[in-house]
Amino acid sequence: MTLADHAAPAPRRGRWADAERNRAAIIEAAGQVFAECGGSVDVREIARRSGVGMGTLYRHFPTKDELLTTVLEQQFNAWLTDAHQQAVATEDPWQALTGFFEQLLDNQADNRAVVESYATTGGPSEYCVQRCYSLIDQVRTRCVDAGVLRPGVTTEDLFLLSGSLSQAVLTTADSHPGRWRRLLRISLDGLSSRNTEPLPEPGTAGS
Amino acid sequence: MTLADHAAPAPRRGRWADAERNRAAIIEAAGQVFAECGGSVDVREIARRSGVGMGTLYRHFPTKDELLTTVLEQQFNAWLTDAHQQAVATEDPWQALTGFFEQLLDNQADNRAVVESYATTGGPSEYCVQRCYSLIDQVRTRCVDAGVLRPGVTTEDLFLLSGSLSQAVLTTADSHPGRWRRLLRISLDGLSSRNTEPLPEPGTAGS
Amino acid sequence: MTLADHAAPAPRRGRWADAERNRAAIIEAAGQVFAECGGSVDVREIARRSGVGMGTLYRHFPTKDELLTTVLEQQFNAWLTDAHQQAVATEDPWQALTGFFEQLLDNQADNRAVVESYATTGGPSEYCVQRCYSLIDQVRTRCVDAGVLRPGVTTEDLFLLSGSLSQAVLTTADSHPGRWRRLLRISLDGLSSRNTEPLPEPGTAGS
Amino acid sequence: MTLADHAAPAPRRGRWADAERNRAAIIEAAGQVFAECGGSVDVREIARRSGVGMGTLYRHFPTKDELLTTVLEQQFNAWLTDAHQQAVATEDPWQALTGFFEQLLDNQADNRAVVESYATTGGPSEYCVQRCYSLIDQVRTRCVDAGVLRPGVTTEDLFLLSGSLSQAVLTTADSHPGRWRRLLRISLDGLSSRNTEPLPEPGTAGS
DNA sequence: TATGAATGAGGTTTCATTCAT
DNA sequence: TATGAATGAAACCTCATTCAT
Repeated sequence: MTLADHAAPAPRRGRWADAERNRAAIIEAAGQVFAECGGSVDVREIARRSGVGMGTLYRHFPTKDELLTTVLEQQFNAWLTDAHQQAVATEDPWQALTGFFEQLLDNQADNRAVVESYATTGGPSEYCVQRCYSLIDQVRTRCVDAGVLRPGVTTEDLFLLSGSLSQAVLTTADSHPGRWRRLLRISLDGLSSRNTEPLPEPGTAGS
Repeated sequence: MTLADHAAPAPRRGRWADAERNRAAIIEAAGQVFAECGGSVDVREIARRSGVGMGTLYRHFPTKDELLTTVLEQQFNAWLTDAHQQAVATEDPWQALTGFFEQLLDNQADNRAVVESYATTGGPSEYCVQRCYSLIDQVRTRCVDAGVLRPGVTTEDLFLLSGSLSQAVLTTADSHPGRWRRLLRISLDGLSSRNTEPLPEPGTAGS
Repeated sequence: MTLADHAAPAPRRGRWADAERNRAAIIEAAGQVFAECGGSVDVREIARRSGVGMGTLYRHFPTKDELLTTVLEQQFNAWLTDAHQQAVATEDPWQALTGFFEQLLDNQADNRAVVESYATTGGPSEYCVQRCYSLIDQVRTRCVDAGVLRPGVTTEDLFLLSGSLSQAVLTTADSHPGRWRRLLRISLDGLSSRNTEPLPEPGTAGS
Repeated sequence: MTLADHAAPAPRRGRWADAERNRAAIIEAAGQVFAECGGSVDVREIARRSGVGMGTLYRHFPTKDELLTTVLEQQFNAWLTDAHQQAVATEDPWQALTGFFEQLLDNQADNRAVVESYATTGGPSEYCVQRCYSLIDQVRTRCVDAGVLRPGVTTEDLFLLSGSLSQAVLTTADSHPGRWRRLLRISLDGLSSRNTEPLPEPGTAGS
């Protein structure tokens, strides 16, 4: 480790550091911009805000779409981690479920691109969706085991609910922030084991 | 359900009949295209599908945005009318509420542009939103009078719920059509008067 | 004359009258519009102002350019007639020359299209140019005969002068109307027989 | 005379040199094209002739109009500089005045857009007009001091004359190049101090 | 014959992506 | 490696002209 110092490793480490810093800056800026303007913004706006040139941006992300995907994945993952930690730290299973949703949705407030992506792909990416399923399933299982969750409620239901409420969060972000909590409460009440009537079969289109 | 309902009140003299037919064709085609591809499609695709030239299209709608707005308004209005009729025709208030949502959401299935517009403008247009509020309020009042609606539930809550569920409808349109009905059922159960605990104050951000 | 009343001559005369009235209305409106907006206005504006449909307009003038030409010719001819009458009515040859120019230019004030046409074609039309030449020549001849015109001044010179001053008239129409009269005076003074030095040969580019 | 004079002050690092070269090329090409075809040419033609893509063109000039303005300003400035140098280099004040006009007009030959711009805006731009006034005033003052200029002639008169003669230059550019010199001679003779009669008051419309 | 809606080529402008420096 | 100018296909929109009624 003390050898091989004279070649180029120091500048190389410097370059690497720069590269990492740039990549982070791009993701940061892109996160903001996509959130504010949706997925159809001009890439230049992202380059401008991240303080890098177009070339640098395209070195890290060969396509606008790839950038969008990455950013969404990153953000979504972070939110997921937050929400999961919140849930793990909560003893009461129902409180854990509530907290999970609240944490997740609170973070998504005013992020247009996320809802867009929900609409088009069912979520940021397959990996993300899987992880989300997995984490939701943990919380759900705790609730099931505690007998507080309405029978028949699936992980898919809860996942879908989170996407659905994201829309509400976004819609009200500007005019009535926080109003979505009422919807969350309503939905959770509908999810409690107090409701015993079976849900419509998934895959059935009829009434 | 047919779109372009109030199109041709009186196919008058000259080529006016064509004009009305074209306008209807444009709205029809634009509805499809916007639904399939979102609001960022090429206007030419719409012109092509409606079988008119660019000039005709722009004669009727001086701007792409105006076209989008009009189409959304038309569609939303039609859906609203459908849903309202459904509600009016149903005797049981709770069934009316359920039917209203089902009808509304059923129509919105696989229309990307609507959700986009929800996210950006809070709905197709001010007029539409007002009408929607008004119709929802009628159904809500019936439920309140019958004592079947959870106390404190506002028209805004129900409107927000419809937008929120639209997202779910759209998300699952391709892979799991109809699954959103489970969410609807859950939400409605949370809205029933069986739930008596107060909802979070609107305008309050805390838990 | 009292016979042949029942056939179709009356409506036919009516159609003819309509046609003539329309043609006149179009020319009238086109005159205004071209004057105000230049030769690149939308033809619809002309149709709108003349109160006829596009079809009628194109029945009378198969081409926008033909309409422009006709209008310009008509106007220019009227101005020319005015100016000529003014000249004829004036006894003193030099006064006639002065008056001719003043009358001609006064009429051209704020008519953009005319100057444009000067720039592109050297005048409204060949016929008009010829007539203009002819009328100018009459005035010129009177001045020559009276010995008040600088020797060597040609009809072409005077024609060119009128076009040149048109530009000045137009330029100053809004901000300094009438200022062009100073230029006219200067030019006319340079045209008086007091100046005896020969003018540069036409067709020679050198100094 | 070369256009695009103050283009490349310091061909700096990177592709900036290209940028400057392109900017110059665009202005050069646009100058030609506007001159030949007037202000209504297709921008693509300019892009083609300057050898750059549309994007490059619009990077430098966000609007066609901005390009037109810039080009006109550049050209007019260059012509003005030429004419001024010509005047400064001439000892005899009257010769200086004569030379100034000749130089200015000679350059404007066959540039349609310039005359168009005269007609619509009273000149290329406010700055240009001011500079033109200033330079003309210098020449005028010399003539006044030498007592060779007709009393009462203002800078505005001379400016207006230059615009007026531009029209003549353009009109005759194709068919009778150089014939405008006769008009210039006539006007200048009318401007000489040999003519002592007062000019019509500016702002007065009467005879 | 008069009408004005329809046409579609062509104009201006934007933006994802590439590439010389 | 970072830069940002260059690219050009494609987007939006206009308008001279045609044509069914």
